[in-house]
Amino acid sequence: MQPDPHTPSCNSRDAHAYHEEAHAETVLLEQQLCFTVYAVSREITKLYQPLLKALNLTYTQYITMLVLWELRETTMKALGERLLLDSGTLTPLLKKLETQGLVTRRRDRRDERSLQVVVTEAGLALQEKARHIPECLLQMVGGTPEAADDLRLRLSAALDILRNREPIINNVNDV
Amino acid sequence: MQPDPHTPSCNSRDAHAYHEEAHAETVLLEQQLCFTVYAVSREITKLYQPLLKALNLTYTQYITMLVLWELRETTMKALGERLLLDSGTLTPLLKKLETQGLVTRRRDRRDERSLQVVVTEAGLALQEKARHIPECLLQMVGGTPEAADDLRLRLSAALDILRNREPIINNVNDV
DNA sequence: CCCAATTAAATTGCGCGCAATTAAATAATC
DNA sequence: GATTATTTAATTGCGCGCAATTTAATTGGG
Repeated sequence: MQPDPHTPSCNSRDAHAYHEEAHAETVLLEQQLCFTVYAVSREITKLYQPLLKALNLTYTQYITMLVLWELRETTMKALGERLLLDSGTLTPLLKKLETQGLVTRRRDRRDERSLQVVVTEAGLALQEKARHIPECLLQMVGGTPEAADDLRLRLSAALDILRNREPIINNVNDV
Repeated sequence: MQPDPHTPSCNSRDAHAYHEEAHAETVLLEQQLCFTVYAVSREITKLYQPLLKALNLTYTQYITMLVLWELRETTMKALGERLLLDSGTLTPLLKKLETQGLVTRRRDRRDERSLQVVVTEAGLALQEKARHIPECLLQMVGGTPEAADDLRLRLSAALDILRNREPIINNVNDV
């Protein structure tokens, strides 16, 4: 009993329960968790912008530097796993950071596939200027570290669920 | 002791309190609320993708259609206020939806500056196919509507703070 | 009525994100 | 040791997001 393969089913026995009342009902944007997360993420990035502009960094470049300030030296693969970004995003980004003199890029001699990324002296110097950004952000929104941490822990749990989703539901199509 | 004028200060009397312990300390990516929100947002979008692919919509096109399914007819300005997006994003997006036959675009005769956006029959028909997406998402992550709502309300409060940044401080926790 | 100010969309340019593909190096298998 | 499979980056292409600018229409004040 395979449904139209072009229309993925969510394969839920409970989906039935929703069907009746869902008919002709409107899904409100503001009641969607996804939209709220999406909107919050963009608003936070806008909040960062004036602070990061002083460092001549974008937000993505900034979080990349956060990892580099911590590790001093790493690989693109490790960076990607940490930032949840792939080479399609990181390759041009790291090249940009290299032209700005903040990092160096070179192949690992042990394994020529691997790209080593090392923060430069100028890159380390930038850490000093970035030091107060987290507390500045907190202050800009008027929140407490505790409230931010509480929200972050909840989102962090959600992120784990999103990322470690069981392969059982892996294929959306196979009912 | 005036700091570098090129480095915006967060202008806080309390910032002092952080200064001592922040010295030479590493800011961990995973402890940053901003990064968690950013990562969750992207993971959710990836979760949507297989479902939206069946409708031939991107996530941004989908939330635009959500508003249009609700209002049937609106303006770009109103859409932008609802979605928190500007014409730079919406103009090409709506043109795309128009070429797909889901909406029509025309100037308001009362005010030629305004662009009216109306959902077509084909656009309305698509709502049927999209009806189960929210419940599918919930099921994919194995969460309850209550847990999702709880998280959404907290983020929603955060979003209000981010957008209306008033000196009036609302605590994220007393929603 | 005229002119400046405001408003709404469109345009331009840049930097992501990410799917999909390619290329090269290494590992695994026989 | 040759062949195949896997791993790692780089590349390509597309669709956002958004700052900044431009264009056109409307409004408001004199």
